[in-house]
Amino acid sequence: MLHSVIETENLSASSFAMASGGESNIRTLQAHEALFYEGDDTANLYEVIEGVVRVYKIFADGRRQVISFAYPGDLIGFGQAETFRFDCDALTRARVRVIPQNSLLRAVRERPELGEKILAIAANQVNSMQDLSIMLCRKSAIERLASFLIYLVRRSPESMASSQVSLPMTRADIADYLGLTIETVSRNFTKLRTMGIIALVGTGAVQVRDMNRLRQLSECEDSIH
Amino acid sequence: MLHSVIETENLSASSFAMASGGESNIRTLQAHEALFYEGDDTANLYEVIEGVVRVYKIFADGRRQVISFAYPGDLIGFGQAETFRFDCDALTRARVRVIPQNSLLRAVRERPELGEKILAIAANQVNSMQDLSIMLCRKSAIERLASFLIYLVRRSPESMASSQVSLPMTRADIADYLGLTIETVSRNFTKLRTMGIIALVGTGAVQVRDMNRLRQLSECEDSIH
DNA sequence: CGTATAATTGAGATTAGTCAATAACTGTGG
DNA sequence: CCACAGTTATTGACTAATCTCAATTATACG
Repeated sequence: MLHSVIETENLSASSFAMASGGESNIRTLQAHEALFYEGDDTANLYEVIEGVVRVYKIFADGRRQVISFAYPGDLIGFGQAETFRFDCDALTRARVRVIPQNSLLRAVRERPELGEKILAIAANQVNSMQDLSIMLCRKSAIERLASFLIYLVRRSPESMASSQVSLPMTRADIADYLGLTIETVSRNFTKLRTMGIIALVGTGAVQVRDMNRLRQLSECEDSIH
Repeated sequence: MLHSVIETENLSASSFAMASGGESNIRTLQAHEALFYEGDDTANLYEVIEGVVRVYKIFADGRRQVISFAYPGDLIGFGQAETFRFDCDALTRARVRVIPQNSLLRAVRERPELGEKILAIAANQVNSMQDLSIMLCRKSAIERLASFLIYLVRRSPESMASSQVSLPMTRADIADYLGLTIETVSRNFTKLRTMGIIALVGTGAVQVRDMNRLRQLSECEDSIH
């Protein structure tokens, strides 16, 4: 849920890389280094191996929308047309697998059963986006922030045990992802802290002290059909 | 833009139906008749042939999210897992083509070049969803309503000429689609009317009197990269 | 025609945004 | 290792937008 890159998790996106005959290679990015810009040819797509990568779009009026934070296992650039529709750079030092588009197409051609995998990946991506828009549509600021934190915990392996999550992105990044302002993000971090649900560890990390209440806040539960 | 079903337009979704050996058949729905419910098996997907179909989801707390209004050419249920994640019913009398999932999978298997088409459809869908969430994130009530009306004009063939669009959905449907309340929708219809941009024709139709200004309102222009 | 439903309008409450000031971090050079 | 400068985050006071609740009007349908 809650983001627009593909969480490959059980889908094993890199099987495409495998299928394509090992043509893909690895690229290392320094923090803040760009991976691609809007308008660049979609010759490659990328799978994050390590680190956190930011995908965003800047509009003519200066508004910015952060589309996703891509964690290891996430695929970036899937389903783009001729050129990318957004910018992409690294938040931390990162390593990404570069997967040539044409090798992917060839892979599908040669191994039709991959078509189903593509269907599954597409499905996954579409579901993520639906969840994201439902969140943006229906949730209050604090509910959005709670959802975001839960998503981060789920994506950060190191945090599963310690209940501490690092925030490699700035408040502005979070705000532009959740459709809020930095002030509102900050105020609601404070509110969560005051409620005893989280503790702020410096400015770049959060410790979850009451996962249940955090989950309650985030939940926009499914219907009871 | 602006919605989450697939606009097949140039993608010719029904080529899947063709590819599957003409196994798909047509179903007719009366207004308000359900097509499927959340939790139903995703044995089939559907292509709208005629009429308007509503896709929505109801949450435990009573909040409702209208996910899309599907017009002729739109595909419903693409990219769902085992069971549907939402409800679906007809707003008007409608005809839909029933496309068995397994025939689609078989089609992909037999004609790998359809894999690319699926990629294109998925890309299209993902792009639509991204635009939708940007809209929900960044646009004001009147901008959302303007975008919605432009979308309706574009989708309703009969309206292209007359500049009059019918609204087969209620204000509540529009509100739950745009992430607003019915009062806000109503107030902003009035505002658009007062500004001379539209005229309300009864309660179920709108005449666009100044397309340029409507477009200006809706625009959340792309960046200048 | 009359009743039920849907839409509009109004007044007040709530939420998030804006602008401004302060505080906390980060990284650099002394 | 510390001080400083630049950036980022927090907090406060105020404003603007949307929501809520309530009343009224319009529409649809038996």
